[in-house]
Amino acid sequence: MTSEQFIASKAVEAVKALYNTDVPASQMQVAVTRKEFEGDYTLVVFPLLRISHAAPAATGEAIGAWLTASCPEIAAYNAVQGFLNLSLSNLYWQESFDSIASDPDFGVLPSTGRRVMVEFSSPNTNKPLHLGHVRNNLLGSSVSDLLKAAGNEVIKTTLVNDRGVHICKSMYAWQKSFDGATPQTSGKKGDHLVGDCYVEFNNIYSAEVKELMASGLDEETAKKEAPSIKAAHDMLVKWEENDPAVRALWQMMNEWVFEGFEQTYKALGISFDKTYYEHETYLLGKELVRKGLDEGVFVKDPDGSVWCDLTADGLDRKLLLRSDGTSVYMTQDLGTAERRFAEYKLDSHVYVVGDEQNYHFQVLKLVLGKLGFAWADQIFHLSYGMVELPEGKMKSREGTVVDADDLIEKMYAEAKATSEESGKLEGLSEEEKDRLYHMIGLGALKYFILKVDPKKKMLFNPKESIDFNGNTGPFIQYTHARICSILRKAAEAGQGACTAPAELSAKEIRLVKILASYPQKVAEAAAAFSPALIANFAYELAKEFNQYYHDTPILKEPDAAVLALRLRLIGCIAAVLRKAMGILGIELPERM
RNA sequence: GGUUCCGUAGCUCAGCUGGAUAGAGCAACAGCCUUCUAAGCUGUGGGUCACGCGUUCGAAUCGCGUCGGAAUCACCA
Repeated sequence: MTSEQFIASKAVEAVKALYNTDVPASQMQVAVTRKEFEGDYTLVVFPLLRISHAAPAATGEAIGAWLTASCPEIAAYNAVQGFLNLSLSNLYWQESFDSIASDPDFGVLPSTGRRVMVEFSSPNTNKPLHLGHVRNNLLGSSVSDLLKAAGNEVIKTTLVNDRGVHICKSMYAWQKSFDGATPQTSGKKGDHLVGDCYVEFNNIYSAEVKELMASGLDEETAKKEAPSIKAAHDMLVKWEENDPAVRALWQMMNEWVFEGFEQTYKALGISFDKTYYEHETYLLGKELVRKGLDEGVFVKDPDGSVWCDLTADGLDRKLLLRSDGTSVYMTQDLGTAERRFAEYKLDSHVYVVGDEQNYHFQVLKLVLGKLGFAWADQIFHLSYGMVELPEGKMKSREGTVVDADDLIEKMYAEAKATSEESGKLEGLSEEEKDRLYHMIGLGALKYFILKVDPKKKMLFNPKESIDFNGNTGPFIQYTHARICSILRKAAEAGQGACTAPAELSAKEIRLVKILASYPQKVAEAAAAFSPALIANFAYELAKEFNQYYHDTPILKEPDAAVLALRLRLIGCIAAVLRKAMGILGIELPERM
């Protein structure tokens, strides 16, 4: 039970005793008291006036008096207008702190018994990952950990788009102008090499289109008749016919990309429990469409195409099978959803996909519902906003794409420079330093991206590097390193063994209050699929600690019992910071 | 045009299941390192919460409308 819930339950008792009326605890409004008022929590009494039939202040006064008289945990009260400010007893906070400190699983919520699949990343194999993918990956990975902390069993998955015209384009360009280059011979990461092929294809293609237009063709025809695009389409047909040469080339180039992606994932600390490949799943869903036709929820047009009419739901008609019987994106998604729910006995499925596909997922849910799947409303589209540059969207054609590998490298270099400047790392081996720079650089990047509400679009300015001061990952990492430093020194000096009781100060109670709110924060963040709430929590805790640190000496405290209490408290803060930041995929160093 | 989302300090963002005088960081300015790590702490300035109307004891938060921005509405994925 949280402190808010505790107060609410006591308020219910007070109202029952004073006014002989039952009010559900859920209707009690309890909030953390604003810092300019005395008290820990505030009960808003306005909603109770119709029960008390008295003025706001008088009602607050009456409830406050009852609570302090009847509950030993509630030590004092003051009523300001309709706000009843309550102070919990020192003993209450002491016990609260003890239970946090003694629970190694603090912040891990009891099991919900639910199994959730989270799909994220899902890249195309024709270009390297960029900043937009980084947001997707970090969100997906973090939400997975968040749902785990909230008591769910989580299966992380990704669907690699390894087939289609786009890959054929890269294949064609490679054959034509890359002279047999491989990642080994070119010294390029595989995904970058294939990305170069894709760019090269577009160069070839647009040159051809230009030429054809110069010879008198209109643009539309030129775009269709360009030899390179015809060759790419040809390759796709051959791929579908299982042509050995095309398949071999396709496999080789995909392998290059996978190896490249693997490196980037590793650098980001991303992993999956199950990887799907589109070449294995793109035919799924046709059976479902047939079933829908039989049941009359879909319709077939005279030309043979199959549609789902969603006009009654305020949407359009949606194509499910082309007139030639081939499937579209939606068909595949219907099929993979059905298969996953069946194979893994899922209770729900989260898709981490950009908000440009809101419509797609709206349709997916509706269609699955029409097909009669009870789990259709257990599908959640975690829709996140695009990452934009000051000039607007990233455009590969204009070369404004922020490459993931470059960015990671840059953050590492930045962390290294800052660390070397501060010169606090004496005694660490080169290997340890290297690990630390990576930890800090990545911490800055991950926090920068995860602290903003997923559904909002976010701005990234490549000219201003990601900050290491203020509300940042390194700030929290630094706070942790500070605490560790104190704990190290205490251990060396043999301090902190005293087990005599000691009282928490007002500032320490503030810290305990924040610590105690953590499980509730995890629950809220999981319900909202928002790691940003966890980031805000960690920042608030770190900031509060730093203030405490500045005006409260710990190792110099003469009273051994108080000193021991303080060490326990800061150890607890460090542990909770590790848990919270762990959900964001950010490691905290012991030194920096 | 339909649908959905967004608009809070110069900039980047919190706060949004209605509660007290709207908060942080960055940037600017002024302080604090012989004392547990200054990637820190303290202070100053900075706001018509896009605008209007409504709902009510109370609105940045809810509803309607207007303005501005984004996404989407393919026999693409």
